[in-house]
Amino acid sequence: MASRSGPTLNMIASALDVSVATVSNALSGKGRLSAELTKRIRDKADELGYTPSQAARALRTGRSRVLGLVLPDIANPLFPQIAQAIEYAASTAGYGILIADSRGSVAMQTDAINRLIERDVDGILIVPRLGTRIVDVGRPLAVIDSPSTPNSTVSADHWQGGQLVMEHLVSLGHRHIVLIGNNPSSNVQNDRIGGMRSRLPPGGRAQVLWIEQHEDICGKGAPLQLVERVNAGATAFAAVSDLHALRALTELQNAGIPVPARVSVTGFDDLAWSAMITPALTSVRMDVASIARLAIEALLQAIESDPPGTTGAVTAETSSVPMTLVVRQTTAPPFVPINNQNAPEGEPA
Amino acid sequence: MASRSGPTLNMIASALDVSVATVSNALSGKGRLSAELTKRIRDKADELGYTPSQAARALRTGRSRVLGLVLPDIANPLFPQIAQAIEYAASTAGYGILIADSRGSVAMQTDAINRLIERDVDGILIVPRLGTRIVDVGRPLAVIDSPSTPNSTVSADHWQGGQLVMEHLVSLGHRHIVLIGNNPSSNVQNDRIGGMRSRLPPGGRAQVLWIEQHEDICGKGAPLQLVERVNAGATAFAAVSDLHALRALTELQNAGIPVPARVSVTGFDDLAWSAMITPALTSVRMDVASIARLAIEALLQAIESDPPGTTGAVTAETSSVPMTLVVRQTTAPPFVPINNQNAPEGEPA
DNA sequence: TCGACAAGATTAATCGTTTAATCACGGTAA
DNA sequence: TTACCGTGATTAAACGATTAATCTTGTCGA
Repeated sequence: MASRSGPTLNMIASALDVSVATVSNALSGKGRLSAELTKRIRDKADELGYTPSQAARALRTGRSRVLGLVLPDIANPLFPQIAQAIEYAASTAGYGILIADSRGSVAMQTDAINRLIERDVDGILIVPRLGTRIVDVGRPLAVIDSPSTPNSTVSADHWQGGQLVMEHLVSLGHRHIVLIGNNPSSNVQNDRIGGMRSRLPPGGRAQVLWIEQHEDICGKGAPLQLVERVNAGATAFAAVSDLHALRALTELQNAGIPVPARVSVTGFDDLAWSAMITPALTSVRMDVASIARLAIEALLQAIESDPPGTTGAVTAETSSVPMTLVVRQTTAPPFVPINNQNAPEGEPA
Repeated sequence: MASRSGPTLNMIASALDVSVATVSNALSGKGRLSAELTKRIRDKADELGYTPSQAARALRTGRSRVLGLVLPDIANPLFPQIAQAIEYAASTAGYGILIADSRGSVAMQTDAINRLIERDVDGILIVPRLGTRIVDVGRPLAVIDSPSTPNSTVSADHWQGGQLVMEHLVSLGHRHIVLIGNNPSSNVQNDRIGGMRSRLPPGGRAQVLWIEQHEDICGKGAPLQLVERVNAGATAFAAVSDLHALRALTELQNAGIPVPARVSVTGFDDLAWSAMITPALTSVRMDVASIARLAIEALLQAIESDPPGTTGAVTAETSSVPMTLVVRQTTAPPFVPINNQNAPEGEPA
């Protein structure tokens, strides 16, 4: 029933004895109005603390000024950063962010999108789940994943980030490096690993350890057997995420292998705790704020360009944002034993 | 201009040659309708893929069926879990969740709330920032913090969680424990520490290490000097968050102190990576799903009980949800040297 | 046979904004 | 004097759903 949030255009109009249309025009700056009356109306609106009814506006204009944000799954520790950056960029542009969680399942991702559509969002931002093909949602859509994802709108330049890591390790003198990934079907992870590989100098060795494969064999949460890698000559572990870097770091520390004195470790994403651990983790940070801004800009452009039937993924001009290396304490030159030849490959008798 | 999201009541009505009111009644189950016609209308609606316009409904009924979620700041690693649980509980009840980030500042928390109100949310869920006094927002409000926060609606029973930790450590044989907190003005942290202390047996020792105070003196990110605590006889470190537990764990490991062989470490919140590190972290988990459900229930009750002017914080019957201890690998009986008296207090010459 | 009543459907008002179309009016040119 | 024009404001029609009030029929009892 009664649920007036506050003053309406009508109230302002009758208080000033003008018509609602006039008030509407005065506040929106459209139509032809005398400066004097415009000012009187604006003052009155401020005085009464007028805020337009989004519902009425949405009904009339057909735009809700709300965007939907679909996140892959909550396990993603980047969620907070992304959500925050997007909310900020959106609210600056006068848009709200409605969240929808896909609970990690691809089927639910579709449900999540439908829920958003039923709520009349003007557009959707999505960080897709591994290997998902995005369906046409009948609304402008911005995809944040990796540059090699088809239809990606904007993302960090994961490949270049990988190069940064490898260049850093190589310049320290590392030549035998283990790359730690989780799932080879992730575009992001593949880009990062590809970037790292691309900067491996001739004669360098880089093997990939895919955690999910390892766990399929050895069981969930099983040790990664990094010590054996160290014994085989690896001097650095470069993970595609701080999460995995942390797993590696603690496993090494627990085995009594000093980091970075004996081996180096690097991560990706510069998560909240990365600087807090001992030793502080060397990582690669993505410019979430820029990414969010670009994604929102591209989306809003698609939305605000007249034909409201616009559908499908949109594209930003700058579609990939450089990452930056954050060097901290887990990286150092490789350990060199007194005897230069430290069991590099074959077992010394 | 033109922006029909899809079929409207009107279209269904004219397709079936009945009035819109009839269609509305048929779909909502109100009014007096023949079963036959109701079915025909429902079928037609399904056939056309009708979804009601939220904007129109909101305008007419005065309820947007959207709730606002205000989170303290993004650094909170619990954000994902909370957001997910809340979104799930809300969407089950037919509500959407609009997020607002306060970027860690108290002033912005107010801004965030205002943005939500301007978007006509029906109610607000808030996880308040340290020591914030919640202003009256003119809308039903559910506060999720700690039971000792005034006006709290529902939360985990942090005190009881603390008791769980201490009981566990004590049963293992620990008597000299360092409690690690961040900021003494946090209700949550105080509850957890209070709970731990309350289960300390006679003769036991528990000192609190407040990280923020420590950093004010020694600088941000400075080592916590835990080794000295160990030398002074401490056999366990109980942190109020997995974040701090991780910090302690890596610092100890880095110093060559084996966990749990030499000292035990516990955390709180059971964050995503807690089970993945080596050794896996013993922690206390809160039942986020129940908390979210209770908070939403309380909020919806306030919203749906007729007087839409209802304002201020609401209260759930069950206002505190028990936590559960997750014992993993960082806790074990205290280290006992051959000589039973291991430099407990005084220095042996 | 008439009135009352219930069931089943319709009418019309309303929510608050936007916006195209219209109107009133004073000034200017013919 | 009259036609015309521009300025500044108003009118009124949407947008789509909800809902109280009303209308139409058919049935049943008196």
